[in-house]
Amino acid sequence: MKYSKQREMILNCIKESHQHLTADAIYDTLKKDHPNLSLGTVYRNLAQLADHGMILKISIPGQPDCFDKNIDDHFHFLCIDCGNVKDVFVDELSEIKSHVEQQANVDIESIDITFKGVCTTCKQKKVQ
Amino acid sequence: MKYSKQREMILNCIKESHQHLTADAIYDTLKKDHPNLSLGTVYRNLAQLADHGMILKISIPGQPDCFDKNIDDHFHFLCIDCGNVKDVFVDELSEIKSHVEQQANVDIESIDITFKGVCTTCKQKKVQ
DNA sequence: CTACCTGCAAAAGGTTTGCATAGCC
DNA sequence: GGCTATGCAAACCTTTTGCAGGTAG
Repeated sequence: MKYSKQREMILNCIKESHQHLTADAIYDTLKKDHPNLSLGTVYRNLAQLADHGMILKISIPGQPDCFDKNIDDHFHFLCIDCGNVKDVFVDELSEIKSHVEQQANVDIESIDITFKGVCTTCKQKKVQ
Repeated sequence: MKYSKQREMILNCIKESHQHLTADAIYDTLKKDHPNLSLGTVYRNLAQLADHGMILKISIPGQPDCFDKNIDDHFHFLCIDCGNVKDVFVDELSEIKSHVEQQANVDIESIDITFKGVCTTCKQKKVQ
């Protein structure tokens, strides 16, 4: 991967954020200081960074893809009320993986899990 | 839900198939005998049928949504070589659910899991 | 009769791509 | 110098929507 200023900017943007950013959010953020940046470039670089394992691409049904600086095995919880996304960890992961591999006779390379429901904050609002 | 011929056709199409069908596949199939059918109608009815729990909407990242007659809790394995999708079952589901609910202090209403890897057939091809 | 449904076509939204130019090594 | 990356805009693909007319109950 040849160096490019744009890719560096994009990677930094993700690393500095405490959220999961969409391509569009990254574009909007960087566009302020770099008006020539193009959305196509953002997409191309995000794909490359994800391919090289430097960031994680997160696909949640019904939402635009977003990107995560945390590349460890983890999954996401989407609140169906407020739309917030929270990281979650699944202890049983290796068991699940080997069970499914045996059951279906396949080799698993990756697992995506999306939980949907009501988050802490929205739970409290409903009680009130 | 008011009866409609189109909705009946669409539901039958899914029930008679042994695959996961996309809106477009259903449209193409039915279009042969019903040239006036419109793709918008297919989408509207699929959404309704899924809302009423009569079919299951399956979202696999990078693929168009497809629909499943099997509405039981089950998940999907996508072969990254041939693109085939296989149903899989996860025994540890209730454990995972309660662990994550405690860990993140949320109420989980649904879980989507997509496994990606290499299927039986493609595994064999690689050995040869 | 009225509410819901349809077909058609246009629009929306996110993402990819072709092309000519610019930049890294 | 050559190969890769960029900006721009157009294209793409899936899905949704507005509208005027049709159909079930």
